[in-house]
Amino acid sequence: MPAPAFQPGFFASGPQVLFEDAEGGVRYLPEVVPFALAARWFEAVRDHADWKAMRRPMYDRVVDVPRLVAAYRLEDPALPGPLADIAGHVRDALGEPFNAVGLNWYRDGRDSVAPHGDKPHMITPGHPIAVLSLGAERRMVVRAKQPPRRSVAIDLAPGSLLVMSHASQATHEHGIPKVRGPVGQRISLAFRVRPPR
DNA sequence: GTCTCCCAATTCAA
DNA sequence: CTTGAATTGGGAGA
Repeated sequence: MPAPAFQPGFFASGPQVLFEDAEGGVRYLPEVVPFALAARWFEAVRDHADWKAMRRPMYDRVVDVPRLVAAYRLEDPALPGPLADIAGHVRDALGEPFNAVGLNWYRDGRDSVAPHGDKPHMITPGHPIAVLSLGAERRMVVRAKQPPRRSVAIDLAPGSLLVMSHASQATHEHGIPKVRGPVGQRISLAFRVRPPR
């Protein structure tokens, strides 16, 4: 007999641990936000954030940074669109005192972010980073910086949270590789506890 | 001001 | 075919 389709956690898997460390490692939490709400948030954030297109020199040419970005301190009284509401949800979901958010808009499969770890000045020891995904699913790759450089891929569904420990930012890199073929638009919101300036 | 680190796209090798 | 290394240069942070 095949497993019954309604068995909880069989098809729609629950929280997933990509790897473990002393601070909780990297965890994927699907369906933290209901699908319909995530869809509304996607449109509102897309339409109201003040997106910036960056350019960067590369050899003898200047190239576009392959995504649009925006960033806010959560104490900003003029947070655009639903950002304050979203921040409240994420804070409540994890019980972390997030005070900053960085947004990335991946417009199609050519948009990406190179593997990287968050810089020490962006985060606070003991506090994780939480990446909320909205819009289309995109694959993230998390890779250890030290040999054997194990890498894990995770498809980030809308409404999910990827929670990465502070320690993991020193030991691992994460990135969104380019993909060929049609891909929908995705917006990520990376919540952090940043040190005061 | 000075130093260090990072990240873009393309090319090339395995 | 796929994956990874190497490459240059400007900007951000310490």
